[in-house]
Amino acid sequence: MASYIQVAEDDGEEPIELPSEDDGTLLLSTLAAQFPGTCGLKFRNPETKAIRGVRLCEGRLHPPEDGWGQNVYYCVFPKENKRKSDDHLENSTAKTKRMETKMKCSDLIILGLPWKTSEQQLREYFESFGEVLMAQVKKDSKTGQSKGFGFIRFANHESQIRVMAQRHLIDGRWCDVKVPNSKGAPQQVPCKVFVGRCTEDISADDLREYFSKYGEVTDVFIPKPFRAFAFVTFLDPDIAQALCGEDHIIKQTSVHVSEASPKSDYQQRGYLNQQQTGGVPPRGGSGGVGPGARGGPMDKGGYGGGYGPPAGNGVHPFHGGGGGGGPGGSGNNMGGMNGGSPWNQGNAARSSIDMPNLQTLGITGQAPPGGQTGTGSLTNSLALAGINLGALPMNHALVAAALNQAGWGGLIGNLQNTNPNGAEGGGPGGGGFNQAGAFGGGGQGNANGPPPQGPGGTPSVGNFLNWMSQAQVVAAAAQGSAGGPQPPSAGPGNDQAQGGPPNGPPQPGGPPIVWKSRQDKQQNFHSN
DNA sequence: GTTGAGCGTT
Repeated sequence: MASYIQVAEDDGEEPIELPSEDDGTLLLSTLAAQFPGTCGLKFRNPETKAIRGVRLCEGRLHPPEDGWGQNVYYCVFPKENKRKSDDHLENSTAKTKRMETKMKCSDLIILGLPWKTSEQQLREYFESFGEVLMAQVKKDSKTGQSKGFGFIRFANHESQIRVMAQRHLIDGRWCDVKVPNSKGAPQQVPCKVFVGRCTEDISADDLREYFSKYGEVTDVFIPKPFRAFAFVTFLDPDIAQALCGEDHIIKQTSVHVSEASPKSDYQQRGYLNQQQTGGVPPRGGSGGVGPGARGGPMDKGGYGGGYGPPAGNGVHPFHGGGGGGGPGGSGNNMGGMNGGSPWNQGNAARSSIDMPNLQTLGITGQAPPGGQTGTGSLTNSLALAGINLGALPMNHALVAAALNQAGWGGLIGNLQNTNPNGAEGGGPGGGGFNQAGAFGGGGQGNANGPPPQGPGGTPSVGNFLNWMSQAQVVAAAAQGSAGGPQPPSAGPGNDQAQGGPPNGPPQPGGPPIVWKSRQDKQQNFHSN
């Protein structure tokens, strides 16, 4: 029951009707087949008269809440460094960084080609993503038989990034596209940024619209209830990185963009010495927090079900084993799977990785001004507990992560004699902070029990930790929709974060299939 | 004529 969506290249152009998939989404490849170079869709919202962007996630364009309707959608094309001139607060080093964004194309290897696919077919397939400079299918010199892989080179970097960010159904087989000899991790740099100092009137759409001018935004997440921050995920990690450290004005509010991962922290600690090039990014072991590890709703967490090689064994400092958590965690120990999965761009179960610097939340290690009493600030609460954040030689986010993961929440809760229930958990399952590297292991504290409320209505530390944890949990839950190439099958835990219908097998029709192996997968897609 | 992890005759 594919419906058709009206898409025009631009205002005034005649629309073309494009078929949607069974799940209601429109494949970017379908769109790009008619409008080469397109990177997204937008439409005019009849109610607000504003232009709205269409959600793009893993190569699928998702309909607006009330369906595609009769709207005419317009193509969005990559902006070639076209910048609007409203960035007064731009920081020049960041700008320089962005200018340095590497735009070089390299040859890409395509693995898993059907034996029958010709160079011409290969070229035609990839031309929908942009100009193809070279397409080769490697063949046996004697028989002329394809070896099942080939190479391709694009003229522009946007195309290359987009192509590497997803898998490709070519002639009935799912193929991987990678940089040759790159061990297969398509992305080495986080695509997600933390946006602090948000106000409540800044919507996800606002963020998406605003940041789309820098590059394709694949996901926006605003924790609910309101937490004064958001996460924005870009298709291009370079864009994300380049924006970090900048202030931006959105709806007359100055927001601050910073890294969603404390990568720089462990870099500075010299943990990255042996980082391989092109390898699996040294992400923390996605330990305690998040639906995967908590056994939470898998339909929110992306790849909680685990796909790809397990990496977290607790030995490698960057693959800190998934802790699974203590009493609060009840994890299924899938953290390591997520952490090491090649599909983990969305980072279904990242925990402290996403911790913002507390400063961006307006929480500093210094005493609050004005001599207010009973404000319930973190600082006050910690001071009550005899802990001074500012005195610790650490990044505040790390402190919070440590508190959270090492079970200090319980400790502080006890020190404060506040409700211990809300702070329990975490401890026994943790240990990753020290042992497995900066962010491995660790359980989700505060998972059980009512939110601890300090005496006299003063929010307690436990409450704060709970607050932070919840933010992380919901954040982690939402990250499943971000980026990340999608395995072709829709096993358990593979659904989209926005709560849409489960992705069936990528080809229409057929019952869900439990894949036993890659071979089985591919055989199921053989068209003949 | 078969195959399905890998890495490019020139």
